[in-house]
Amino acid sequence: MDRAISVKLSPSLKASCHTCSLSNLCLPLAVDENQLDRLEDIVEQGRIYDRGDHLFDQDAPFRSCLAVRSGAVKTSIITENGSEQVTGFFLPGELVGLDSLSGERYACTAKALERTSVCRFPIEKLEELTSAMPELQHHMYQLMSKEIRSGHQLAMLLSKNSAEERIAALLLSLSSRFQRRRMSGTKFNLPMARSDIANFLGLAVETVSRVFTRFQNQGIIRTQGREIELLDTESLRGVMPEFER
Amino acid sequence: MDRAISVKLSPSLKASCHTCSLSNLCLPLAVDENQLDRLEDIVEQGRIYDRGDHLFDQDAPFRSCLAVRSGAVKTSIITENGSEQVTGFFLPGELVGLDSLSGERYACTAKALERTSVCRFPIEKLEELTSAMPELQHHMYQLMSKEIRSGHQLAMLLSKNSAEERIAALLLSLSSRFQRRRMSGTKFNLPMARSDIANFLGLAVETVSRVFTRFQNQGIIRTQGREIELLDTESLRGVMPEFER
DNA sequence: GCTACACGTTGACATGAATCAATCTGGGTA
DNA sequence: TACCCAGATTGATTCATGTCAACGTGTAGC
Repeated sequence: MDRAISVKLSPSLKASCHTCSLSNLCLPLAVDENQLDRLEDIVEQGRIYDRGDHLFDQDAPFRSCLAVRSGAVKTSIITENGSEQVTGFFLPGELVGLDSLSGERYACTAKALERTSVCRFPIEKLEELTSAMPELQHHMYQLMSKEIRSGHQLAMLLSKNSAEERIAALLLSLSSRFQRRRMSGTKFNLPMARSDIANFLGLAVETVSRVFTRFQNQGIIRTQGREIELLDTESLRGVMPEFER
Repeated sequence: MDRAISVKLSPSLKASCHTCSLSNLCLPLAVDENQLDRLEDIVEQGRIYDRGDHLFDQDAPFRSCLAVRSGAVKTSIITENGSEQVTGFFLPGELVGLDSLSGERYACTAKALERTSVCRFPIEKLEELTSAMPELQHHMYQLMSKEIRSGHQLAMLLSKNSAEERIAALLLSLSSRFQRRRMSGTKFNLPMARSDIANFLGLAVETVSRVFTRFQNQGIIRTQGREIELLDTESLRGVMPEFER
């Protein structure tokens, strides 16, 4: 059924944070080596999702936060009138579901953008654990406040910056997040469709497309479909000086 | 029980969450009556700020979260190039500074919009306490995830809604927050300037002004300066069906 | 009571991005 | 291989909102 990934899966259902290559990005980052077992004890590991699969659905009972292990995830909220708002993209090592921590139900829908595997942290157990481990609690606060701030950053982007600036900011954000995982920060595959980018950045698809070709003509980037190469990150940064995550 | 830091505080230095009229909105909400003392023990109470005073400054060492006791606060971030982005308005019972919980320094500047008093929760003590009191930790998670979601809500507003819709949403949000404090939800004073509204909603001041007069001409609201009366909340809701906080 | 200045309103005009419409492209599949 | 269809690109036009400019208005300080 599964191939390479199932090797990590099959031995036992228990996750192995100890050996996970993402442990320096994910929750284990905050946990002492010798306490890592306790985190492993609560993690439910490893379902694989195909592109388009829902990891969880808005308004479904909230059970757990997810850490992306491989692949990519987008979250979005759907309003009554059916319009969608993409609220975030999540890459390996990042935690999905923090916005739902307040209620009984998921505040958004999480969808796999490509073949994706995740670790699940059931919320009651996670809360218990953070109570018992102050460093982990601290880290949760950190992650959440970072999420709040990146929301502010996004709001700023949306309210003050042009289409070009928004897109430059997104590309640079993705770039640095790839780099963090020791992958190329200048050449990578966009995990999301143009329409997702457009939706996330509050633009029309056509505008995204036009900006991409404009950047390409200026020699700042090179794109073919979802492949993208940042040829001149300095110019990109010049377009949009700040964006962090 | 005495706090060395406080200079011009009210007669008793100790806050009295027990008797505070906002206890059902603020942190005490999550705390058992008989455990309330522990929360009171860590609160530093009661400096008064005048309009325009800074409660804390972006990049200053992060010390504490604030609960607004009376008055109103706006938070904003200033970018290198000097442009401001208002990130939130806070009314009595609401907690300011959650976005700074991740770092050494405040992520934004908090400014009193009118004469304002606050309670301060020093962060180390607060973290200790939330470790010891699971319900309080839970409540902190709730507050933070709510903040994340209201950021998403704002992003949606900014990227999908017209000037009229944004303003309607803000007015309704303020209305419901006044109501929560058992004040009129239809007639109140806007604590912030038009320019703050404009900045927050990603609009030009002129646009805000125009929308206000348009609403007024349609008989939906009545304004004079910062006084505002919502004459037809149904129409307002019709303009913008959803916004929560 | 007067002045001054920040704040708010109104109008005329410019423009960036949305919208509408047509066409292209590539990957999946029959 | 040929077809199909979602996704992506490109072009023409429209429109909401920004920008610039002028003018009210209220209030704090003298």
